Amino acid sequence: MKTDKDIDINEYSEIFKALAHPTRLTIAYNLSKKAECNVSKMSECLGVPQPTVSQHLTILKNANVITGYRNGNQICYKIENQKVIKILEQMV
Amino acid sequence: MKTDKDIDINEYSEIFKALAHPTRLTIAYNLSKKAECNVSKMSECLGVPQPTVSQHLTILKNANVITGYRNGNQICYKIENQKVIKILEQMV
DNA sequence: TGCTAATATTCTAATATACGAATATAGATA
DNA sequence: TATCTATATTCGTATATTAGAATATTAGCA
Repeated sequence: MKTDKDIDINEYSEIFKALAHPTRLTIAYNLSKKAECNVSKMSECLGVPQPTVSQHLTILKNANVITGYRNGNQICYKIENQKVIKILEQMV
Repeated sequence: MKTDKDIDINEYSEIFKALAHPTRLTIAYNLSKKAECNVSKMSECLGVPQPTVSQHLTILKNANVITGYRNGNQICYKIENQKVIKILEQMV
């Protein structure tokens, strides 16, 4: 679905869907404010089991909200998508 | 759930959930760009049945994304929530 | 009052999401 | 290679979402 200004509504609705869960929004918000972060640190900080965090990360990845890269034996996640960064910057 | 800066994560995740459906995002985006709009005009413009539009409007209302007021025998919806307006302004 | 147009609600079935528990995999390093 | 740590996947169940169809409600007006 497209609007007048040729905005990709489906792309944005996918982003919003990914951000619509409190745990995922917290992960994304923190990644936008702080440095990148690995999975076990997130699990510890959030008090959420590692498999659950991993499931949420998969959803965020599939919506192109976050990207991950391996660093030694862990995987660091960060936000590169400028659309997502702009959205999260509005949060006050 | 709260973050460092005392942002209300639950409030925002509710907003994002409301915006996570293509039809609802289109409605909200159009209301943010154009003037307010009544239900049957939305139904016509979107090509979506009136009851379905009304259901989506209820979800947007409950998430405090839109507000409605009666004007004669129709109901006009608009966006007043500044947080929502700021989010939608980021869409390019 | 009775009719009409606009909007909202209810119901149902199909589909999607969430989460905990258990298990699997991948890569680093001894 | 064997093992350890970090991360991902699968499974089952409970719950939520979606959309269409039918119906109900509301307010304006003849």
